[in-house]
Amino acid sequence: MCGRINLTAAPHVLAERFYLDVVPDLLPRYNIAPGQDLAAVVPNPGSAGRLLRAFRWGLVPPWSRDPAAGPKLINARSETVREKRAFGEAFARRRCLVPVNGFYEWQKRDGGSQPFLIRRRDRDVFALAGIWERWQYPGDRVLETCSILTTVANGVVRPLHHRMPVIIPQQDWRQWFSLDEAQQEAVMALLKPAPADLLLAHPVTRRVNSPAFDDPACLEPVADDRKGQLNLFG
DNA sequence: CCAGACGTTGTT
DNA sequence: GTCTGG
DNA sequence: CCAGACGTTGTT
DNA sequence: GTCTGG
Repeated sequence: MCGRINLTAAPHVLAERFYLDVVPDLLPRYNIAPGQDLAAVVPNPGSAGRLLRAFRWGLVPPWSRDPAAGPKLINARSETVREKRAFGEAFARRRCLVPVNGFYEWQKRDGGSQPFLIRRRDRDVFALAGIWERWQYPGDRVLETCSILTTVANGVVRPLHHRMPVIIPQQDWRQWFSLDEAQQEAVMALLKPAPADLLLAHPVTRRVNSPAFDDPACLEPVADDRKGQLNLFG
């Protein structure tokens, strides 16, 4: 699955890579947890470019009575997202890309969960497939939330976990944003595991387990007490 | 028809 | 809001 | 996802 | 054990 991400790319890099109409004002984040705001790229209806927006991670369907209640919909299975009532409308009309420099997966071990950072071999920023929703408070205020799509793990993630986030390569971003009914088959075809040779995984400090810990040490490889049982270093 | 759910993950 | 179950 | 709380009353 | 908060 995908329950923790980071985004460290400089604002001007994000603006250039994602064709943003405005250079965002963003601080690097090393440990973004569900319930917090993440940055998401959406088409800008007013131009050919795109916008970066803040969505709370954990989708709240528009018919939910209380956005604080209920399970946290932080992921949506790509295999079924189209047919689920909580996700169908968002998938049909409100897709986004979640820019990340990496995501974390946990391996269950005796004595606790060991976190691993998974990122591109070249450490460049990349994009996860997301959907978002809008929940109207009794007054004027609106809560905007999102969920990250998952698929089966590829060879890099499989030793850690059997699910991973869907990654949309840059050449497919336009297709991902296409809401045209005739394009839906092509959109569904994007929901597959990334090629294993795109990514590398390494263990990181268990301090990452706490969402309160959000600094560059989150990214640093640490010695693995079970190194040799895993072949994650390519 | 109305009532009630609406989700993923991991584990059993 | 929309679908499923009764 | 993991970490941390998990409760009421009355008083300051 | 289960829920909430981050």
